[in-house]
Amino acid sequence: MPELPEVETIVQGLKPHLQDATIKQVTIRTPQLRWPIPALTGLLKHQTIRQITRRGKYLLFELPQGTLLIHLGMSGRLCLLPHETPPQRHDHVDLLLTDGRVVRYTDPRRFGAILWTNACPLQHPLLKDLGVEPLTEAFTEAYLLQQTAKRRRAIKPLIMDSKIVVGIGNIYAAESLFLAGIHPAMPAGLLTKTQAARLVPAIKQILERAIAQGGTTLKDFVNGDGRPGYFAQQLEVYGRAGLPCNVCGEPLKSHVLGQRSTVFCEQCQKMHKEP
DNA sequence: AAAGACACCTGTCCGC
DNA sequence: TGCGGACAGGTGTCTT
Repeated sequence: MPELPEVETIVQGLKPHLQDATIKQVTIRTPQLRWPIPALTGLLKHQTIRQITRRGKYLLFELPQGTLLIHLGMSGRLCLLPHETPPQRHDHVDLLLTDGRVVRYTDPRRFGAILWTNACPLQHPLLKDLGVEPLTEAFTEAYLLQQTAKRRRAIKPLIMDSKIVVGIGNIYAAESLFLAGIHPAMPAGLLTKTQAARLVPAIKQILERAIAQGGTTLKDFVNGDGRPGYFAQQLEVYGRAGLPCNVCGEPLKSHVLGQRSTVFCEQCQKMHKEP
């Protein structure tokens, strides 16, 4: 479910409601996500949530004694419920707050993770080697060109590589490359300065627009307030294989690239020539 | 060093 | 209606 815009939407949705909330009890119904969930009850009980932030697709709940790291994997959700609601299948973890509200983690596929660190969270093994944040000044044309230089890998898997730039998943990689007019299978090392100068702003624009729309609801993504995201209505290529390109009318093609299905327009997205 | 394959797990959809 | 197979928003780890 979540790429950077969805995670950011959740952070923005939860933060105003959870800042300074105190955890009363923790319920772990399923201890095994991607990794075993640590024994959180003793760590979290009576602690107050200081801040909720994001690094890549990781959510960080900063508490006085350490940081709760949450990743939503492919199918994870985090919902704030007004009061105790009977848990359903796949509702794995509840943080019960002192005022009766519940932060509930749901994840059918269990590819997500809930971890704890009492050291600097950014030094955690899962976070320390993450690449730049795409919506900061660190993500520039020069940085992208430096990362693509001499790489034979296709440009799409490269921009989805969290060691290079975080937060771009299969939807937004496809959408960004379409907006920039770049073929997803183009070897990264062939990316020209002109193309990089289009791709970096395209990625920023796509992610910002998606955040403004509250993310993309495909299956049942909802933010912390239970509202869906509306960016799905603006997808140009993702999920549209075989349908006509909204720009030129050509049927959109689909290839598998890096084991991920990749939709693009042969007419509008080129390897070498400018579109 | 870099690139690719694989693994993890459940739900849904499509064709027969 | 049932069943098998393909596919799904991610990413750490293992193999080439």
